[in-house]
Amino acid sequence: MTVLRTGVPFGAPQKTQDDLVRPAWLNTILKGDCVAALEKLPSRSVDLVFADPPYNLQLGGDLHRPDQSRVDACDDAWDQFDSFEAYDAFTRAWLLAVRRVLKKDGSIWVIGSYHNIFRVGAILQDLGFWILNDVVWVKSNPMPNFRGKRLTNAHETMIWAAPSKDARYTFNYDALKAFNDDLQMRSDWHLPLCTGAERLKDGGGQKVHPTQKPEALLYRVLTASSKPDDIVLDPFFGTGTTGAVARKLGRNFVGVEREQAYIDAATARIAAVEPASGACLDMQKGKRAEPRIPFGSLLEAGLLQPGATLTCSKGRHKAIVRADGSLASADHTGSIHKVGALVQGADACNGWTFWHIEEDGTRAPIDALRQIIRSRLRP
Amino acid sequence: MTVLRTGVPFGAPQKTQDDLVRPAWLNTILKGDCVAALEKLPSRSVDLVFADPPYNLQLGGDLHRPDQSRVDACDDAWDQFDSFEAYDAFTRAWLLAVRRVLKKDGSIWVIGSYHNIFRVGAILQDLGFWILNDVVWVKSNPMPNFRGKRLTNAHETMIWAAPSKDARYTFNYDALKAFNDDLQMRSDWHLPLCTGAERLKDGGGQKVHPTQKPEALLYRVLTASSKPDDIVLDPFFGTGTTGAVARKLGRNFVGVEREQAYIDAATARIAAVEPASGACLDMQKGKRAEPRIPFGSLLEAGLLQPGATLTCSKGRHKAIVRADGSLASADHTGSIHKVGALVQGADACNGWTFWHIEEDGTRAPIDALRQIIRSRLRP
DNA sequence: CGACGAGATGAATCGCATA
DNA sequence: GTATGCGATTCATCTCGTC
Repeated sequence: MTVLRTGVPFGAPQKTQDDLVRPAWLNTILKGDCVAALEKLPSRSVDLVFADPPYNLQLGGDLHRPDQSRVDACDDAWDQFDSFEAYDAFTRAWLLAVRRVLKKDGSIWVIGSYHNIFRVGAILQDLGFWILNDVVWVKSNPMPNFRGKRLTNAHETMIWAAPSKDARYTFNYDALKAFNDDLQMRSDWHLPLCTGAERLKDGGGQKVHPTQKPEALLYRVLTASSKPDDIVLDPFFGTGTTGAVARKLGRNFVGVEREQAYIDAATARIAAVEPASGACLDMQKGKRAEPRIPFGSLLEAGLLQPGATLTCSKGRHKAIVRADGSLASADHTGSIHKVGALVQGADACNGWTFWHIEEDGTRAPIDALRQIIRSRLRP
Repeated sequence: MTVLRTGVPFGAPQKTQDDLVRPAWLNTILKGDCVAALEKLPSRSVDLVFADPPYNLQLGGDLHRPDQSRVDACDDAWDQFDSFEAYDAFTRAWLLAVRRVLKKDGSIWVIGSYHNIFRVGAILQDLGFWILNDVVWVKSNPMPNFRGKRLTNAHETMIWAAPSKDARYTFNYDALKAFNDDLQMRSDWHLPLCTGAERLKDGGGQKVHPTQKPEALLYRVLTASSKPDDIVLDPFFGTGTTGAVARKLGRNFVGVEREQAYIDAATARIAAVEPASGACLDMQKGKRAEPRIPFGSLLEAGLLQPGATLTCSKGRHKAIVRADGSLASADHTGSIHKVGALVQGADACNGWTFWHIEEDGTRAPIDALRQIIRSRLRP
């Protein structure tokens, strides 16, 4: 079943003492049907799933029922309904297999077109997955509609979902914002198709796989929702775009694929990837990652004196710092956050940015004093 | 039931001898639940359907912006359902009612978000509708994600479907191509939200309807898939965007709406529409702006490698490119703009022109790499 | 009258660590 | 498990008031 059985053929991203307990399937491609192959993995063992399932509903090519019987291609509406049912059963089966091996705080991406994505999305919801976003890959160079009977089909849809509503999924908000020139990353991603040198060709110059996804797409998916050293599962591995990008970005992968020709192409492709390593894999962190500083530390450090007056940025609201690290305004006492909220009549308040101290005639937020403490904590 | 009972209150687009047999419901708003109201219409009597059903948002508590103002969410009773099963039953019922009144060569558009659109799409397929395209409305000015927990939800999805696989639906290929500067119209439509003067407000300046759609969206829908004098049904009429655009474009409409306040607003709105005449059906075009390129795209595209060194034009300042699209200098991390500003001690910086990469012994600004991406993203 | 800045707002499934 | 309290978080666009 395991194609690359021994050792860690593509190399673990960060070699540590964990290597001794790294499972044999890590950074390998499992050959076979994905439901059967995934039984080899322990439950809750992967951090992220990217799935590009078959969706040739109308073409009847690869579509099998769960019992492996072929679904006949069909033209009339009744048979079409029958084939939708088979597709739904197939989808339910692989999603259940995937959910078993997905960690409870992991997440899953599924890509599809209007042929299949509505069924996939509804089944995800029926199985209790919690949709986080749908993301549209807007193609800059789609195939035109030759017959002029419809709009040019210029996008595909990805669904990003957590295994449950209360999952604490990975989302690298600050990294994506830096990636996107300091603007929040949106749900529309404009990327070209996979063409040119990136597109795998066989000896005769024919493309190896009909729907090879661009590495840029996976680059963004993995940057958004995984961390270095995470394990990324792709149950429809194809020619291994997920594995190649995972290796490049210092993530581990595990793939499942039925066709030996794709496995061979993917294996060679991934072996050729130059992995990034070291500090350039560090991700941009936001304030949430900074250590917590109690407000009282400013008093302990002598950066504020008991009895000092704090004001809001406009000087409208005032409060006195008390020796125990609480604030007292005319009408309220409590933490910097609580008093800040109360004097404004608001539900909540970030006292660090609300309260200011006057120095040299200018007002500075007390957050600046917190930064001084934090810089002293750094080595 | 019929709000505007007598005559043809908003005027038939093209007066002909057919007037004598025009049904009473033409260009009126039927009050009531859409399944019940549609029983008043004969089967196979409308050419096009545009439906904006409840999305079944499942909102938690209140959401506040960073400035503590409360988001005015869509929490109306008509958007609440007990379960996915209840929503599915509702969807199946109105789609069946709509299909009865839709001509066999007509077509239907349904708009939704990830909360409901997958269920709608799957049910459309289950009922034998034939999906022609899914179209994404990419919003130029969506509401941001205030908590930084997901991607900005910047689009909605429309499904365009025929009542059967062999329907000979209307598609005005040439009109759309001309509209789109002689390029085939694509499945991604970039349009702003309905705001400003177009947004209907009540006496107190409050929005009349929480989810009023922009007329530009309906312009494209009706132009793409209907002909002058066609009858356009909107079973969730709201404040009548479909009716207003239908009248403007010389189409007939029929709406169904439960709430009297919406009916009143729509009636006044449509009466004020100046119907277009003859060939001057000039339509609003989407602005074709130069696409904004995230810095991270250079990494995705392989034009920069993680770990690469950037310098300023004189080589004085240096920074390392990290895999997530952020920069790291000796003392700072962040976006190209932020780190550029910090290393100079400046307030702001255009990272695209500040940072350079050395190739073949000469320094070139990374803006040159952006130009390469731009050229790939142009059609 | 125009420039400028403050304020408002849009279909939103929008915490987390510590006790 | 649950309760408590810190404190993080926004983009494009339009309106309106002031200078």
